[in-house]
Amino acid sequence: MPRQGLNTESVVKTAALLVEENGYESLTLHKLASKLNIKPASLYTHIQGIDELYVLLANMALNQLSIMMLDAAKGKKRGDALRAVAAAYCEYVKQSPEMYRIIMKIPHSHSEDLIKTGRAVKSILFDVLSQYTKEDDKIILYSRYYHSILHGFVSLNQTGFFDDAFPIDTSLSNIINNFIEQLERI
Amino acid sequence: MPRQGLNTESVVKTAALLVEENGYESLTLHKLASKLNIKPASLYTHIQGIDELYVLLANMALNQLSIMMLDAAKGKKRGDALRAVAAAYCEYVKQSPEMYRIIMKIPHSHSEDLIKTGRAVKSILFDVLSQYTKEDDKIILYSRYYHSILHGFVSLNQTGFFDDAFPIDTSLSNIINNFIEQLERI
DNA sequence: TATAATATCCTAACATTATTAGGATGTCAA
DNA sequence: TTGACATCCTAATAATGTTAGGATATTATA
Repeated sequence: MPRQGLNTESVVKTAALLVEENGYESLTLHKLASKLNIKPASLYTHIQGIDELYVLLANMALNQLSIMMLDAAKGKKRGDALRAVAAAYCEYVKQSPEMYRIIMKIPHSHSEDLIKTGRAVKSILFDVLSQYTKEDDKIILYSRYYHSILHGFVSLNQTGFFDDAFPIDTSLSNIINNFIEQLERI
Repeated sequence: MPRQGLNTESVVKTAALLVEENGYESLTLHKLASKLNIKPASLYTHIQGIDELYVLLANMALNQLSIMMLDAAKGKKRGDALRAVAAAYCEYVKQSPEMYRIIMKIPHSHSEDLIKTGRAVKSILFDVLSQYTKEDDKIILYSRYYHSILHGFVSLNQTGFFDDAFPIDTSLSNIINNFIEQLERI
């Protein structure tokens, strides 16, 4: 049995590939082990079990999303930042739809890491929206507003609530622009 | 073996109870059969399998939600209707959080019924928002906007994105009122 | 009413899954 | 080189969804 350089991170990365290939519902430890050329029982050297694996996947996904959001926001001001973050958010969901579903599947109460990564996302939104006001209450409020729009839209779209007859991308652009107009009136 | 008056509907209703009791991830055909005093294999008389069961649960949940939304909107105008629908939406999620998660878990492409019930929900939103404009494009746009806010907010809250330090209910009220103000400017 | 057809439920078996226990074999440091 | 540890294994188990085939209750029909 030749040793390979497996560790928790590489296991989770491979799991992420499988998740995007076939949907997260069809991820099994057997398939994951096969892809890694080991036996299912050997996975327990690197992860505690499938529940922890999902937590780790959720955290990886949320982290990737936050990086893309941060990148998009960097150096941009107000509306431009909001449009760029929205575009990055959509891009992530388009590129990793199943990982995005896992983000929403795992309650943050299950993991300290998840809470921390969630805070990173909120911090990005906070920084962008703090360009509109100095009042923390309002910044939080508009962060929640904006975050709700983004998640709500992509999630409803993913589940199939939106009819393709009306263009999806245009709708979100219009919504974000509307939201921005509203902020300009603060 | 005494026959009981089981049918697909009663089986799904019982499944819904179990789903709310212990979370939808822990629903099994064994537990469902136990609650119904039959053996797991006998469930297949009433449902095709666990996948179909989830589709039926999603449809039941979405239907219940749509009824509450319709009830809330009935006889109300514009902002009042939007606030009432939002309250009803939240009430449903508070009362049946696990069923709400199932709504978002099952893609509508899996079932013609789901597409139909989804249309019922959209139709309610369409009717409410048609009080603000006669242009279908705009009605659709603002329906998506409003729907995204509602789903996004309750869903992010469910997953644990929102810090309890800032009051949750107040946030949504403020967001809805902001949205309404915006509509008044059309 | 008797009987045929059907529906409901059963037992038994199976494949798949996650998981644990305990053992073998690499890897690395003293 | 040897001992400690990490990695991976085999084997077994419990839980799950599912199917096949049979028994029994219900309903329709003659």
